[in-house]
Amino acid sequence: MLLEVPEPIRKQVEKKGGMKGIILTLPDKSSIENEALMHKVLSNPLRIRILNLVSKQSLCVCLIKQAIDISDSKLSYHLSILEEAGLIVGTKKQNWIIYEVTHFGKEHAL
Amino acid sequence: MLLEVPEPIRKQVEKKGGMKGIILTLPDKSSIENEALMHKVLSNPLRIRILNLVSKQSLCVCLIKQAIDISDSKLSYHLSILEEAGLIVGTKKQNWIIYEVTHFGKEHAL
DNA sequence: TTGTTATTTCAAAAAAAATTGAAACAGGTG
DNA sequence: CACCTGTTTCAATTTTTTTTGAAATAACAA
Repeated sequence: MLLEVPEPIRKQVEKKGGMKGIILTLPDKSSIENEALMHKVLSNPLRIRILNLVSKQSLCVCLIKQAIDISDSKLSYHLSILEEAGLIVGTKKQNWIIYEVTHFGKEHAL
Repeated sequence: MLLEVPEPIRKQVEKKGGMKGIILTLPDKSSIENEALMHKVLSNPLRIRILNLVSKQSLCVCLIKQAIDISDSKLSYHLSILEEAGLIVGTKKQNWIIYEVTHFGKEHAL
């Protein structure tokens, strides 16, 4: 039996070109995957906090650590995820690495 | 020794009221957690696809399933996460449950 | 050289999220 | 009643993410 569906829905769907027509209007796989990826990066409270902090003020890891109060390796892990996503970037200055928000990151912070 | 930091950073931080001053301007814990939670919900491609689909057209589970092509229980699992987040809502009509996007969900879809 | 600071990397363990398949349930129909 | 259909729930498993602590690295200072 060919998939029964509620009548009003059937009609609405028909008007939009059937399920195929509707499906055609959806974003394609890779743009959905990119969107999901960005949400994944921002799905952790620590990372949001770090991104917010760094977008208020570029900081060395040691000052970020002081503000966020987590272990070095944990901080480094989250910084690397933010950096890989292109939201922040770290550059070596003398003894320190200064992380700052990128243009792209600014759109997402706050 | 009291935490050495790069001199230019130290000065910029000083101008903003020190680390304490900067930290005070950050969103509070619970609003950050809420934000993270919403990103977590949208961090899965299947869920984004379902949300997009349902916001084009309210649909019964059986038609969503046809469009997305995953198992019943998997679909149900993701629907429940979207619903719990307030992005979609399912209401029983006769034999079927019709899911539709909420006002809140519309802001996030696409 | 030895030591020290700032930061990352790595492997192991722990925690969280997603998938699976079977079972349950509710509302109809024969 | 026995049987579908549409959908959810549950427990077990798998996969992914996060946390931990130790070790590595790089640069510089004694």
